[in-house]
Amino acid sequence: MGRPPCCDKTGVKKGPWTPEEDIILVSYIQEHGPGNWRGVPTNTGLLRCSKSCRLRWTNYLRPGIKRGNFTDQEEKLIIHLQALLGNRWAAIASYLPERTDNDIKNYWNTHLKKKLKKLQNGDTDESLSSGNSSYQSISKGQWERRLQTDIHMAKRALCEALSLEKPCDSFLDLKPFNGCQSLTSPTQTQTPTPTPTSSTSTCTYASSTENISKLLQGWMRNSSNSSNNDTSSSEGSASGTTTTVKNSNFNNFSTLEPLSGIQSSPEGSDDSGSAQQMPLSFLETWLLDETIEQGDDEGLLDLSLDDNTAGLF
DNA sequence: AAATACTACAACCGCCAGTAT
DNA sequence: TATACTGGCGGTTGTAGTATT
Repeated sequence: MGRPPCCDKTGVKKGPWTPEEDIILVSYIQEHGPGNWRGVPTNTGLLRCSKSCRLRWTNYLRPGIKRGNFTDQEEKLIIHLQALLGNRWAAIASYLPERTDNDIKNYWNTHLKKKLKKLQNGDTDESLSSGNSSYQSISKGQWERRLQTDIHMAKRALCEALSLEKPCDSFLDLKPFNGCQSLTSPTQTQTPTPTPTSSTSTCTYASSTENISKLLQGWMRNSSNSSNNDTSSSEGSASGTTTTVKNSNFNNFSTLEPLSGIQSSPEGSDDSGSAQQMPLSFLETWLLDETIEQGDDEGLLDLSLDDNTAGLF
């Protein structure tokens, strides 16, 4: 009773996705919500492996993804986070909800790595290089920081799990830069209020072809109009009261809310999250404050994370 | 204009952790 | 408790597009 492969290798199509396949996949997810990827190929007739379907959705078709044109702010954030977390792209991507881990990874490998190398060889632009060069080698301090980060993330996950109605998302919920809410992981923040704003105009709906882009944008609009219906259908299938998180997130695709910039918003200090908002602000400040970058990175990093983990609980 | 080199990024592969049975 | 299975992650590759010679 060996483990069967996730997909039948012989009957599986590989390579770039066609617009038609995208349409089929999106249509299916529109109806059933993301998740249960195993059933996607069989239910849709797509000759793709379930993994491929999931990847296509999360990295490409999922609404709220911003593609290309990384801003300086994003760039610096990635550099700092990479120095802090290492090549844990999913964790880094959680700080940039509009970006996929794959996107960040590619950007790092194609742009930032070279940029930093260049800077290190020539005249060093401290604002960029200091964030990385200090951490190329795994030091004891870095391991400690990574461990602290792991502990913190575990705590956060536990916190979310224990308080579904009031997810403690404040720490990691660094707001996207351009007011485009997106989904990151099923465990992340949900926006309960349906606000079908001009999401299709403010969010770049990822697609390789204009056709599929237009089609999907049309779906976004339709979806937002009929979000209640869709909600009832998809949540209904999730048996009413106990809505699956994935479906909830899916329903939020049409409720993309404009968010504030990355600078922490004052309203984040509401009573429920004030205790946790403080370290967030601290981290944000550190991540984005170029003056700090000029200083002693090691010490500051330790300080920031110590404050983070200490202040969170 | 053609050939070659380079770049960017979508997609695949293999491994691992978590969950269900 | 052990095993099977799924989904997620990070590393790597393939290829289309672009720049250079």
